[in-house]
Amino acid sequence: MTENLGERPAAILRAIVREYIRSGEAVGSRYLVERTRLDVSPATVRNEMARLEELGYLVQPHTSAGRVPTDRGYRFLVDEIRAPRQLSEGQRRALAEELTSEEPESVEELLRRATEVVSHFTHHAAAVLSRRARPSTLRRLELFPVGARMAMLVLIAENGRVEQRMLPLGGSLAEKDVDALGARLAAELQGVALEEAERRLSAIAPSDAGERQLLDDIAGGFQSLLDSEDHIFVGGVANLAGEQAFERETLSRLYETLEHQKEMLLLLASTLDPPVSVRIGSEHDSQDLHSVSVVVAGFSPGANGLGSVGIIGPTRMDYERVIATANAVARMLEATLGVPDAS
Amino acid sequence: MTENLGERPAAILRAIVREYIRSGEAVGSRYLVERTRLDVSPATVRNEMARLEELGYLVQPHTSAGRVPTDRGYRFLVDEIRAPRQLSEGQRRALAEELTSEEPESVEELLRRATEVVSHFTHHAAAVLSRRARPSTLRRLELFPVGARMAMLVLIAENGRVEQRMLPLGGSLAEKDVDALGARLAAELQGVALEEAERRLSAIAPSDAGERQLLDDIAGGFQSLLDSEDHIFVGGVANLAGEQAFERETLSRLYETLEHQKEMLLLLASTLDPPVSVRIGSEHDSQDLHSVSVVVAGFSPGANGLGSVGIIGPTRMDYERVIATANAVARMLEATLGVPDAS
DNA sequence: TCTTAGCACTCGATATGGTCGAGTGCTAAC
DNA sequence: GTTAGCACTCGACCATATCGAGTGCTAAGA
Repeated sequence: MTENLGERPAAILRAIVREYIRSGEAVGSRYLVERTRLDVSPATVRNEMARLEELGYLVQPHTSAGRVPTDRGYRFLVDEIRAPRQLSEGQRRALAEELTSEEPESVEELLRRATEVVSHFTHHAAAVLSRRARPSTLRRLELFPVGARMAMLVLIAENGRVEQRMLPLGGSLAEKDVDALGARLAAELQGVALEEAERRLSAIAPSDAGERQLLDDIAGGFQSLLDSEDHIFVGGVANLAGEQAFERETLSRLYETLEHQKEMLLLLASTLDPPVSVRIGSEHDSQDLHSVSVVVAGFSPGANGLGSVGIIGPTRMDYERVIATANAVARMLEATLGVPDAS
Repeated sequence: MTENLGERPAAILRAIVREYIRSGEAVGSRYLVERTRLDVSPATVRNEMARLEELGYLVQPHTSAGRVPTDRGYRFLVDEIRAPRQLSEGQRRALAEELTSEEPESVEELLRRATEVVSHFTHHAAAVLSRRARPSTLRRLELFPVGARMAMLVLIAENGRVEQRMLPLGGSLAEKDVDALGARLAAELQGVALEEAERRLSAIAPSDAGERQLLDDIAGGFQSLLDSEDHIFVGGVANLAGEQAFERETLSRLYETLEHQKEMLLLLASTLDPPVSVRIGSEHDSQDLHSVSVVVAGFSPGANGLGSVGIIGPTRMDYERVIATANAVARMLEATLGVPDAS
C-alpha cells in the first residue's frame, strides 16, 4: 500500500503531511516547493497532489485551498516509521526526572504521575492501564476420566472462581493413570497459591507425550483462573479542551469516552505486549474517537504485571515524537515496576 | 444585604435571575413585565433595573441588551433559599435506583457511581470526596507534669505519627495526680485502637473540672493522631465541554483544576459536615474557578467516615434543583454507607 | 414623590457587496 | 513528462446598510 506510490509522489506526500503537522495550515504547491528540496515546479507538484487526492491521501478543504492529509495520509507517514525513534538523552532524562524524583508513595501514585508527565511532555491527554494478577490460592483440584478418551478437570480457587473443562487424552494414558495423576496433583497443589501451583505443575516431568499434553492443558486451566485487576489512570485532559481542532460536540463526546472505564480498557488493552500501536481517527471502531489518534505502548514488568501507556491527541499530532514518548515512558515504567526475578 | 433592597426591587431581581437561568438570554424590561405578575410598567422596571445594576446585582452585556445577573445576583437568589428544597418522590426514587441497583462491588464503586448519577441528573460535572480514618493503634502514651501548672503529653501511634503537646493544668491537680493519671492511661490505653482508646477516654469519670479539662485535651491529641485518607472521584466532565458559556481557554483551565487532587480536596473538604454550601463564580479563591459555581453537600455516615458531594457547573445553573440534588445524594450515601452502630 | 407613556438613541445581529490573494486546474509549449 | 502562463474559484476581510430589541430620559399624570 505504501510502495505502489512511486518515489516522488511518496516524497511529496511525506512533505505535505510533515508540513501540515508542523503548521496546521493547508499546504499549497508553491509553498511546498519553496520550503523543501523537491526540485520540481509547483505545477508538477499540483499534478501529483491531484493524484494523491484521488487515492485518498489528501483532501482540499475548499477549491482554492491547499491540501490537508486525510487519516490515510497520516497512516502513510506512520507506516514509514519502522522502529520508535529514540528520544534525546536530555529529554529522556527530563522525563525520568519528573517521573521518579521524590519517590512515589505507591504504584498507583507512580502511574498517575506517568499520565501527568506524558501529558505535560506531549501536550496531549494520557492514559495508563495497569493489569495486575489478583493473588488467590487453589482450593480444590479434581481430575478424573470420563469414558476412555476424555478427562474432566475441575478447578476451584479461593476467591470463588471455578474452571471446568473437558480434556482429550492422548498417548497411552489409561483411566487409572488419570486417576492417579489427579490424586497426586490434588495432594500437591491444593492450598497453594495459583502462580506457585502453576510453577510446580510445569516442573513435573511427564512420563510421555500424552501426559505432557494433559499437564499443559491443566496449566491452561490455571491461567484462566488467574483473576486480574485493571486500573486505569487518565491525565492531561485539559490539553484536549485547548485543541482548536475539536468541535464542542466532539469534545464532549470524547470526554464521555475517556470517563468510560470499559471503552478505555478496550482501547488500552489492545496493546499490552507489542511495543507500540497507533490508531488514527476513523480507524477507531467507536465513532466518538474519529477525530483523535491514539498511540499505545505496552509494557510488561514481569511477574504477572502488564500494562500500557496511551497518548490521545488530535489526528494532527507529531506521531514520531508521540510514539517515541509513549515507548520511552513504557520502558521506564517497565524498569521501575519490574522486580529482577526469575520469569 | 438582602433586605435593604425593598420588596419590589427584590421581586424584580428575583424574576430576572430566574428568567435568565431558565432562558439563558439577557432579560429585557418589556419581556419581564409580560411574563410575570409584576403589576408595573416596563419603564418602572427599567428604573429599578438601573438601580440594581448600580448595586452590582445585574449587568448589561451591551447598551441595547437586557440585563444579566452578576455573581452577586445569583448569590441573592441562593441566599433566599432557607433549606434545601426536597426532590419529588419520583426523582428521588430514580436517583436511588440508579445509585444502588445492582449492588455495588465496593465503596469506591458506589462513590464513582454517585458521580455518574449526579452528573446525569443535573447535566453538570460531579465530584465526591470520601474521607475515611486510617485505623491505627496507640503505641505509647506519656503524660507527666512540667513545672507546677503544665503537663506534657506525648502520643505515638503504630503508624509512626507522633503528637506532642503542652497542656495547662486547671483546678486542683497536683503533680502527683498527673503522674498517677499518666500511669493509669498508659496502662489502659496502650496497644488499643485509637478510636477505641478515645472512646474509653471519654468514658472515664473525672474527679473534678480540672481533670475533665485535661482529659478533653488529651482526647484532642487523639483526634489529630487519627490519620485520614482522602479519595476523590470525578465524573460527568463531558457536561462542562458541552457548555457554550465557557471559552476554550476557561474550559482548559477548569479541567486542569479538576484533575488536581489538592485543589479538589480544598474545594470539597470545606463542606464536610454542614448540609450544603454554595460558592458562586468569583467567590472562589482560585481564578480558574471564576466561571463556575460549586455546590457541595457534606455527609457523615458515622464511624469516622466523612465525605461530600460536589456539583460543578456554570454560574448560570438551576441552584434550587442542584442544591436539592446534592443534598439528596449526600443523604443517600450517608444512609448506604452508614452502619447502624453506636456513635 | 412615584409612575408611566413616548421617543430618541445605541448597538449587536444579520445581510450585501466588493476587493484581495492564495491556490487550483487546464492548456500549450518545451 | 515537465512547466510557464492564465483563467478561475472561493474563503477571508472589510465596509456599509438595515433591523429591531432594549435602553435612558423627559415630561405628563396620579
